[in-house]
Amino acid sequence: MNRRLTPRQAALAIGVSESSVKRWCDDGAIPVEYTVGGHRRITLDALIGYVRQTQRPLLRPEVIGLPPTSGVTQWVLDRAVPRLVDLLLQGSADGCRSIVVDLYSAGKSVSEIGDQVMAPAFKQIGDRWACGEAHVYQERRGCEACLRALHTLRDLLPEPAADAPLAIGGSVAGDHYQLPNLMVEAVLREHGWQTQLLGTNLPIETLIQAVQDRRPRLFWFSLSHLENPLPFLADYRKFYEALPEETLVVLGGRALLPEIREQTPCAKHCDRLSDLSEFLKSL
Amino acid sequence: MNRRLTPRQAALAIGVSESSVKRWCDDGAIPVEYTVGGHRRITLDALIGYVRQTQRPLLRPEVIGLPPTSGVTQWVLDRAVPRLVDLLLQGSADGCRSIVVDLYSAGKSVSEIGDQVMAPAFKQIGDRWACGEAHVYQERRGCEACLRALHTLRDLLPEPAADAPLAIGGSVAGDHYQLPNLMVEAVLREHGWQTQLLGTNLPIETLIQAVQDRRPRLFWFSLSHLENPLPFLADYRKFYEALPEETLVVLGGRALLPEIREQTPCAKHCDRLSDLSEFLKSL
DNA sequence: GTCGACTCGGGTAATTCGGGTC
DNA sequence: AATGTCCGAATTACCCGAGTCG
Repeated sequence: MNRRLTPRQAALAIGVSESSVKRWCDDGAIPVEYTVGGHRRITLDALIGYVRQTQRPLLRPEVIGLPPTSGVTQWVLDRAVPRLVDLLLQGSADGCRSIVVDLYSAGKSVSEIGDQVMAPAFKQIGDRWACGEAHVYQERRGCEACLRALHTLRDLLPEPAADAPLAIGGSVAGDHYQLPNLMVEAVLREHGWQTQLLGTNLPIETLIQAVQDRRPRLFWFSLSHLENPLPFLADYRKFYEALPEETLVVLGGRALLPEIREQTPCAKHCDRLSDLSEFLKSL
Repeated sequence: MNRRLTPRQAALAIGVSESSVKRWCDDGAIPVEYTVGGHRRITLDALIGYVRQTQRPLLRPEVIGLPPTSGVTQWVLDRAVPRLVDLLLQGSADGCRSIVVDLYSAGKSVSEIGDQVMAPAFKQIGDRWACGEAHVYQERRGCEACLRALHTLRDLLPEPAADAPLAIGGSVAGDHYQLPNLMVEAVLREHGWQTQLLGTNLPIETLIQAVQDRRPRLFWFSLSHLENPLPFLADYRKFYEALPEETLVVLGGRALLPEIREQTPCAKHCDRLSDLSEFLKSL
């Protein structure tokens, strides 16, 4: 995808003159490509990267096909949470997406957005549900809104290099949670990896098949809900034995309890996205 | 094997206008041959060489894998299904998205894309799986790719008017299929409706709650998989009785068998997206 | 030979270029 | 030092009736 913007579009979006954008391109501050005739073309992710680096506000995101700003200019992660909770309970998918795009273009990392904004928001919604203050459908509708936001976020991340290592992963049988998988995928892409999301509720046999077919550098398991730990542990052992040498495995998710952790040898157990992020940096 | 591309095909592949490609051919920037009638034909080698020389990224590499005999639009329409099957089996989420975007910008409606391209593609993948020619993970990974394509497609649809009628819906308990839900949502938005996707695997009580809270003009049930018809029918009766007067209900999906259909009074039973589309037009 | 889809070429409107100046 | 504005020249995108392709 990765749309190509003219200097004028880029300038409009960040609220500066066209000349400034051209100068920044010429100075190398914004990565730029050229047409045969010598016209500059800026990829969306290059512009977002510049905005993040320079802490410049995206004044008019709509001119480059992004949702309008959420109205708050100074974002603090903590303050985003109650606002997100509100929007999710109201079912405002657009509002949710705006917050995510705002946070990312303001320089927050994907793992920060996941760990410090989305996860706490769903925790709060869960608490409200426990007190009878929120309905199930509100939580689910909120998940759908966040899924959409994460799809948009993914498009803002730089394209992985053609020779970047490949990561694949998903959730095992009985686990239908998509949100954590999309978050993991986004974190990996943020670190420059190529990714393929296999999906949720996958039988272990097909995961073994996938890992042997693709021989990825990394495989992730997102564990949000485990009906029965025992069959999973047996499955995991089978998987682990069938693993190609070059493949590292990471495990994470709410369902990764201490007793599971002890019996699942792997390269890294992650409690939060930031653990994954640190692990990726350490490679 | 050295295919000859039309200017239009080349333009699509590298993401510029057809005029530019023709100009560059005329300027000698791209080596070109001519048909007896004077039409330009660009060899694959020439295009690749040009791409290398100018450092220009190939926006849609999959476009140049096509036969020389027809134009892109025609080709996209005719050959979309086998091409999509290939891309999905390979796990090319970007390729899948390109096809969907091409189809939509070639004038195909959302329901046509769903009914005539995506559904047959998954049918074929299912058939291949039945013969042992495809793995489960390939089908699931393909679903994820299509989900992403549908999110992008949704962004291409015009924003609904502020006073547009509201539609909400989702899947009932035991049904985890997201793809049909996203398709239904896209069809509704194509017809100018506001939508809220509630999600999958939803208990009937929360659907009743949702429909009473929001009082939408329309409520959709996407039925892809029903573990037990009987509890569903009982649930549906409860739902139907609790319905606000102004709310129409539509039902659709693979699991909508004749015996289910008979016992589910509603405004419309849909076998395909086009049925939903027609129904929306008739309102 | 018919026909629909595509391409031709040329013209025009809109953008972008680079450089100089404020 | 950095930004915004202005300029003529060049580039690109879009449009159209006529002709070609499959």
